[in-house]
Amino acid sequence: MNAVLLPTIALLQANSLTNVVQQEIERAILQGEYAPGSKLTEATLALKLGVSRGPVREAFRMLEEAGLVVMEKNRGVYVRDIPIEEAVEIFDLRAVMDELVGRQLAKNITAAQLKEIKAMVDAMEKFVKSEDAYNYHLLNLSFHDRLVEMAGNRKLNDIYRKLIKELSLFRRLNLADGWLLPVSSNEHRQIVKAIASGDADAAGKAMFAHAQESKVRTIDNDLRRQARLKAGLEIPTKTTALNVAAFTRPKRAQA
Amino acid sequence: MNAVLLPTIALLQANSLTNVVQQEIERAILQGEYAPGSKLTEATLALKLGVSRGPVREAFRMLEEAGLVVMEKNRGVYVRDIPIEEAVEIFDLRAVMDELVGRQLAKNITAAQLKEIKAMVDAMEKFVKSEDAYNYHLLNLSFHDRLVEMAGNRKLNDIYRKLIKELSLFRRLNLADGWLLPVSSNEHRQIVKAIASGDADAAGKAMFAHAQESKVRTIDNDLRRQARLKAGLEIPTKTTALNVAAFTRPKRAQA
DNA sequence: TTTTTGCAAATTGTTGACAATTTCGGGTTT
DNA sequence: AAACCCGAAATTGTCAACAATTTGCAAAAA
Repeated sequence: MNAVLLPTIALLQANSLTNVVQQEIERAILQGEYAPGSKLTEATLALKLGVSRGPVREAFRMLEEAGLVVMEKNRGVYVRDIPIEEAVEIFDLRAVMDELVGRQLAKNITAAQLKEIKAMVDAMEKFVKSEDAYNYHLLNLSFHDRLVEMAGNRKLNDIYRKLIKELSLFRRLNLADGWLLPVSSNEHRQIVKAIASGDADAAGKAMFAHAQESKVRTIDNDLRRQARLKAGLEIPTKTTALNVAAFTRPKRAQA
Repeated sequence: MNAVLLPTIALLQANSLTNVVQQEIERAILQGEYAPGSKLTEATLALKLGVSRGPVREAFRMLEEAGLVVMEKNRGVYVRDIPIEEAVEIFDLRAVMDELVGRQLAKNITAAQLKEIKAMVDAMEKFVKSEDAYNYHLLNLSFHDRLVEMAGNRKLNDIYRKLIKELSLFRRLNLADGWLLPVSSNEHRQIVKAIASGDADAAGKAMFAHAQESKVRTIDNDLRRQARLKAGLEIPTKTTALNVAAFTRPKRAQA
């Protein structure tokens, strides 16, 4: 028997073409290969993935329901662009979900799990010291994902992940706020400490506060960014290449 | 111009066949026309709705992502059956979302909105007195839906509604616990009072507690129901019609 | 110049056909 | 009887073709 073929067969038996296509498009969107606002053309994608348009359309429907794209009838499918208002809403939602996570973990976490998240915090601290904002960001995502997973509420986990995915479409999310990493890292220490102490209220509050801090930082970043953008746009009197692109863009976007 | 045709045209322009089909199937599922666990056959539905299988399949994908059906490759689509464990998870999630709703409303509710929800509580109280559990249930759903809507967080609203829809697939949800209606109604009064007072903490806690109470009541009902079921099944020695049905049922169900 | 009009091309919406898989029944064997 | 096998029927997965709509662009009109 072929040692490579067997898992391949199992994979094809479990995954329909639609599922494979859905995962591939989702991956591409989340990795930024298709920017928010950009158009996804059925035929092009079908050709690229070597399938017909049917599975692509079904995948689009799933992605639409997941909030990653918008389908405009007879006009096409666009990668969703999350406005700052929606990002804020997601942060508020996440805050109460994180609070629940903290409470649950304070009550139920095992020694092994505690050790695991402590190690993650340690590793993040190292990234702070080496000023490696990118890897800090990645590990930070894993850290929170793992916490939610450990809380043991699958529905919570599912929704949390969906929210994170949508949030990643909020472009203005600034990873380069390097000077705030120590603050964030400190909050992580407090979270772990509260969880370890078994104090549900404290752990919940620490998680909630941390999420709120992220929100505030994001809003700050966005305000600064918008100010910068506005200042930059007031200088040129003639239409610049960038502005032309803005006008040539499809008229109706974002539902 | 035709006064009837215009809205019809607008309707057809906005709704693709897939959307219409999706809404219709969802309606049928939520109203219990297709029970949890029952199979939805593409061709049958397509014929019934007068469309081809394509739109039906796309609608299935949306419903799958929404958690109302499960698609098993090469086997078909089944209305999802929510187990008690998942129902509990949803209740826990709902509790923290409701807490957020309470806090937001205590801070931001308008006089008109307050008047509106007071009227709803009054109306529910009347249903308690007339022991009309069914209409109480319906109004109770509207009441909570309205509260979430008033909180002004669209994302929260969307997810909340999805959770409610999934919860309605938890069959064992017993509406006939008539003797507990006064308790529930009382909690509503307290919620409104806390919101009116502008005390965010109190309103949040009242909402949270109310959700937790619903959870406990649901678990109690389920335990009683399962006990009754077990007691009933131990009497017959021969295979009953009900049991035969259970064995004839498709082997793999529920993901 | 600016706006409008009217095709042609591109893209999406829907359908029916064919391939692949599962289900169901009768008949056979144990 | 119970378990097993095997072919027909039903059902799902995928595709390609056709219809409907939008978009792009050049020519005509204001």
